Amino acid sequence: MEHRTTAEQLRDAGLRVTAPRVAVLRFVEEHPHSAADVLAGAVRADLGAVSNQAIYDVLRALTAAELVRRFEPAGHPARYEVRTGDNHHHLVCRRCADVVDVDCAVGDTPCLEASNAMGYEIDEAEVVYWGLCPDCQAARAASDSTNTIEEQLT
Amino acid sequence: MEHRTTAEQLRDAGLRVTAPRVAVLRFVEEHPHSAADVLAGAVRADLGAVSNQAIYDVLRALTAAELVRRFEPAGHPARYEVRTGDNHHHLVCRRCADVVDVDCAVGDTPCLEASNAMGYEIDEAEVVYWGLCPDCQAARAASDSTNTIEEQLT
DNA sequence: CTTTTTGCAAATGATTTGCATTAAC
DNA sequence: GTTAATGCAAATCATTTGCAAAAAG
Repeated sequence: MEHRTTAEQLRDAGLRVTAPRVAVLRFVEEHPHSAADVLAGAVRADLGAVSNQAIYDVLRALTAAELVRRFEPAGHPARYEVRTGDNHHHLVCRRCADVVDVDCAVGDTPCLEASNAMGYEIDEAEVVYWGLCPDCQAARAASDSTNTIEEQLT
Repeated sequence: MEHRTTAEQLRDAGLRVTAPRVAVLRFVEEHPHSAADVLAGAVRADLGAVSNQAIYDVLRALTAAELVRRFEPAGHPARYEVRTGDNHHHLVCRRCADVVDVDCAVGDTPCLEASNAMGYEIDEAEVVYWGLCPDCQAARAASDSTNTIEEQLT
């Protein structure tokens, strides 16, 4: 029983099986790091009219049931991915906000323990690497070399 | 020349010295992890009427000048702290959103290198530990033990 | 048929924008 | 005297809320 159907996953989590929920969960599985508006578009393409509020509702239910994980890169709308056991981290492009997964830099016990917990009871460590994706590096290089003085005055 | 005055810091960063800027920068130095509304209140207590927009403007200028660092815990308003060279990380309370600094778990080169950069050019690693602060652990324990059935029905 | 989900509309809340006024250099 | 900073009002944008209608168990 490796592969459960989407409907089974929902039922096992104690959630009712509805078309929007199935569609959202499937799409998140296939397209990790999707934002709510992208999901809304994709679900509508599949099912016809579905309200934004339904999407937000579904995402909240799936997140609460720990079927998906919500990830909110500062300054950008929230992204969603299926919850995996591993604690992978995220690489976010400053220019295009594209997100990719990375494994943690250090050995087996990644950044899960804060050196000094200050009396806090820690349940999650979240690591975000900020940078430029390959495409945006190329775009920057291109604009650097083609920029004329007038263009730079903007 | 260890301690520059606040006005000098601003001037050295190429910023004009204005009362709101001085007041914001001073307050952030003394109260790290302050949010914009708290800063607005504090600055008004010092200077009288200052608009929210002025506060946001000041914070944007200070952030752009790298005098302060903006930090946005998912689901909460942005916090500000003076930019220090060290790469310390943050511990955020899930209940009260209180933030404290922590040093990184691992040795000298903390989580600064992603194991697999995926072609990204990384300029910053941000680590957030989520948990419960001591006060909120106590509050939870208290409510656990005092809750009657009726209270739990809410 | 009972409870949960969805739709719809309106609200929220942090932050940004445009333009006139004021203050710093 | 320029240029940059502030005040003010209105806009934005992702997300949430409250209540009626529809669908899942």
